[in-house]
Amino acid sequence: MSTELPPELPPELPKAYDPKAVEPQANAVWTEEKLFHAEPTDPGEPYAIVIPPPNVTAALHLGHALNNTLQDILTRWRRMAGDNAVWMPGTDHAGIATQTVVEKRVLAEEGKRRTEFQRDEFVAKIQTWKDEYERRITEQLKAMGCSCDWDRQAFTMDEPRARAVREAFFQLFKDGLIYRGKRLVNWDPATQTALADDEVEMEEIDGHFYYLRYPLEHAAEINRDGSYLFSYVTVATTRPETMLGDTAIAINPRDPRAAALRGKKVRLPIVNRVIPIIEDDYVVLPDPKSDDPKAQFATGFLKVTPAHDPNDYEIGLRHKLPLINVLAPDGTISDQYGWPKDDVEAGGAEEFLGLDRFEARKAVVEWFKQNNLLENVKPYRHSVGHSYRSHVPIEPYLSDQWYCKVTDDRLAGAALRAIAREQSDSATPSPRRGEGGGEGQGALEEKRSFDSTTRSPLSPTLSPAGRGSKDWEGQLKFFPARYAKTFQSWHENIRDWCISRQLWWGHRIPVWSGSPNEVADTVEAQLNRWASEGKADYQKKPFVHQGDDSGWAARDARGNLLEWFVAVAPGNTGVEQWLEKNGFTQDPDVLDTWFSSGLWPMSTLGWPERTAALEKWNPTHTLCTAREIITLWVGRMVMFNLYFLDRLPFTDVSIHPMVQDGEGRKMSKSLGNGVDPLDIISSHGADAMRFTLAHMTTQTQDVRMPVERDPKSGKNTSPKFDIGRNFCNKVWNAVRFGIMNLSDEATKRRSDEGVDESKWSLADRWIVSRFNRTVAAANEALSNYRFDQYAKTCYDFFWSDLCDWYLEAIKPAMRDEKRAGQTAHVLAAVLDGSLRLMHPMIPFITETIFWKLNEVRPKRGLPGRLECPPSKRLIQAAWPKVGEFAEAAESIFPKLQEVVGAIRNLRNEYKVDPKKSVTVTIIAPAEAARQITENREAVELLGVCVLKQVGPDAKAPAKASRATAAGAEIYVEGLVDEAGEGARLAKRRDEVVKSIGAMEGRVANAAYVAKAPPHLVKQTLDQLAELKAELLKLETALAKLG
RNA sequence: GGGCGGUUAGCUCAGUUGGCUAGAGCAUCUCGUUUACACCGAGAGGGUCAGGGGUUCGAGUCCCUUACCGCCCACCA
Repeated sequence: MSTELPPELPPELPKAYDPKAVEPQANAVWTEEKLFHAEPTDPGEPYAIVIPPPNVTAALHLGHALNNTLQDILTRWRRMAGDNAVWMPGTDHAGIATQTVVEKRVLAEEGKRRTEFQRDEFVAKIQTWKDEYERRITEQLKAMGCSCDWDRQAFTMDEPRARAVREAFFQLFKDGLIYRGKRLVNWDPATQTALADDEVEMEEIDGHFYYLRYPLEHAAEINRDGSYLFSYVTVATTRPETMLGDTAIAINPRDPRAAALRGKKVRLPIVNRVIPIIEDDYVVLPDPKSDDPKAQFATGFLKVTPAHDPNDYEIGLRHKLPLINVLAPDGTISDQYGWPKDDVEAGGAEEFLGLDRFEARKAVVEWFKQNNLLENVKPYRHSVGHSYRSHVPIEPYLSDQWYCKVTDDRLAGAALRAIAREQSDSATPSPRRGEGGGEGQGALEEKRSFDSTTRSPLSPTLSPAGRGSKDWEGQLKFFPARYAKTFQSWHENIRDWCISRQLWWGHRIPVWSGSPNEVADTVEAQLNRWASEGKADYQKKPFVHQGDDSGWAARDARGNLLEWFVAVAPGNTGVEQWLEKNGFTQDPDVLDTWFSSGLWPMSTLGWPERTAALEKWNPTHTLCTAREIITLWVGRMVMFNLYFLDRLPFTDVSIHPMVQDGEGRKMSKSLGNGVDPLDIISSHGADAMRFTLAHMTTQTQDVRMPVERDPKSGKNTSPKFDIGRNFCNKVWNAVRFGIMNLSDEATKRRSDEGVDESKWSLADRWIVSRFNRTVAAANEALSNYRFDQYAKTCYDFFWSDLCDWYLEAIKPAMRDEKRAGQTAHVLAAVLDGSLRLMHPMIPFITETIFWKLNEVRPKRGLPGRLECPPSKRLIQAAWPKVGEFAEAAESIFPKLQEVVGAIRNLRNEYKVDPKKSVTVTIIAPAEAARQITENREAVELLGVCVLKQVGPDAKAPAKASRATAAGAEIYVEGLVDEAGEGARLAKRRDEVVKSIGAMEGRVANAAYVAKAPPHLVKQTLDQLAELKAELLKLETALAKLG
């Protein structure tokens, strides 16, 4: 295991950070030493994340980069914190999507359609595509530094996952939760597959309302006196071509014409079918003045086409209407799928056969026109479901499909019970097992913040959700909490899930069907034997529609009620062979992609085997994903995991924003606004990309990333990544500075002594305390999945506190051998701690310079304040603990910063050469004066000045410009522009007067004094006094200027 | 139609239970290449917190309402 480092960094670090020189090296070490790998037997509390498996349709985009950055941050954080952390990687076969891209490519490159190949042959082509993209995706994740346990990489269609799918299907089948249904499905005629409701996208299109006249079989009276006779009814439709399948006309029973038409029939044009007029509340009454566009357009008569419209289907169920399907699966008019031949021929509808649905629409309208039955055509804009894959309009199509009865209480009901109660507006992060108490990292600050809010404290004793019994109830939490509602309402309104897809790429449905005849008894006896052995299970009434319409639905033209469906448990190839020998054939369809991904938190850990990994890491801890698949994916994982294992798949769901371009559009290939993570890694570095992505991961639902084309490379990029690159460069150079000062050579110049806090400067105490605050804030941010706050708190600490102030302040001390020893202790520890703190976010640069720090100064750490337990690799190093704070230093140092700020401000206003020192006099109360004097070196250095006089009795010099800061008067001598000084003082005076006015108003308000918290009132009064004092001095100064 | 986000500086975004003069990065302007860093340093300017109303001593923050942008669900007569 003691592999040595690949090429070391040069002794002298280059001035600019070059990610290309660092990233491959760190990655090589992590891989070589297997530092991403975890075993269930490893020490630490279990912490697992399963990757949302990217589709193998294409390489990863920026959204993936964001998603995986966050997961890696969590994984590395928990790993450093001592958890037994594992991140399970893998990819998804993405049935429809992948098959579609390969079909398109094959058509483009070979000019062949899928149907021109054998199934095996075509699946092999898809497999090749999958291999290519799985490889590329894996490379991308590795380039990003994702610390996935690559030994556990999975694919939704590989052997272990296939076994899980077979097992899950079989169990559900056996438990009566899978059934064959004849239903109207969302049919995509282009790809010829059924789509889930979620896969249908609504698009607004400009269509027409066609008003068609259907002659009555016998003219009807409308008035009692018989003065007016109906000879026809007019229906309004957007889909005239489906009239060939009409089986009724519906009218609202409240319609005044209903009575006259009761029991009447119409003769359907073209086909001459005689169909009844029925009454149904669903029909909208016509009303030209209504706000409802439907009422405006309606005629009061609705053509009912149960086989081609979901609502008509429902009406058909209510009125037991026949179903006549007039379309073929490719969307052409056909008499082969349920339209009786004699019916076609009766009216001479043959001429429409073979027409595409859109051609048929024109032809039907033309026919009505020719026969004077077209009453009107009006333009109508409405939304139409389109396939999310092929983008053609969806056809509601009657077909045989497999369904999973997710409406069962054991599935959707259980998922609903899993949602945390208080998810209405806030959530408490799940405790990590074993965390908490005084030992836990960040305990101090976390307790504080939790105590001061309405949140319940992290409870170290609460058992992990979902181990046995029903302790998973109410344990599923969403971040941000509002997404719990999305999850909830979906499950409340859930419909049974159509799990079969007419595809070749996917898990073939493990059901064999056949129609045993003379040997039925023998077959049944055999099947019953297998059923009792748990090897197979069967259903005998497959065509029976679920529900009270069974009698009606069973009246299928083919009436093949004896078909048997046999589900075979995994690993029983003998049974499968026997079935095939006896005339059974396997279902040609495959399972919906989400069926296998729904098992992901189980299947990646070895289920259905009760592996050690499964028992250790399932439930996993956090699922990190985008909101678009809360229902499609998260919901199904929850249902499956609860059903099969009686525990949650995860306790926390962290939903991150979607990345859009600068105009708020989705990034997509067709728009050309996508950004390739590898391009950013190449131009800015992986750490820079990760930092930027984490930094922009706020709680909103979308984040915008202005996209530009880099003129040099011609690739898309975004200026937003500069922030990450600049920050990495800053980190690099700060450590470079540190290393220069901590090297052997530097060490020789100073006394070798142990850490002695009593010798620390104010800046030392301040920066250590600030570091500890930062650790606490980072813990808080990460615990709440506030990646933006984590990034920002690190950024502010490192850049502002550490670089801008501390590193500048200690420069004199580092040159003074008496003091350099203590300062070096502090500097080394703070740098070390910072690297630990930021490693999850920017792993490459921190890991690499950590090695350098180890080389230059192996022993680091400030006992009790900032511990740095040694580690060869940063990825394995201990996460910082929150040490003690130094309240005094934290209150004094900012005052010095204010004083320095005031001096700098004056210097800048008078355009003093930055190198030139100025002379400063400060009039301040005794205590403040003492603090300034004690730290005069820092003030002088940072303000580039010499402090001439500091004290309550210091004399304001003549010809000096003046400012106030932290209650002190500051005079910079030699800045003589009197007119400018007068203007400046006047400006300040105006500000002060304005503030005084505001505060006096507040104080004069009796209600304010009575009702506002006392400390605020006191604060206002103090400030008022201060401002008044300042005003007095300002006026004196102005008077002097004349 | 139902639900949910968003609207804060030129741009991208923070702003935690209402409480100091509303912040950051980028961009702009001024000064500066001081031995960690010009992927830098010091400083400046820039906001009626979308509009209107309400609650409150006090509203960017809470409530109502309007407008616009976006997402999800439902709906193809």
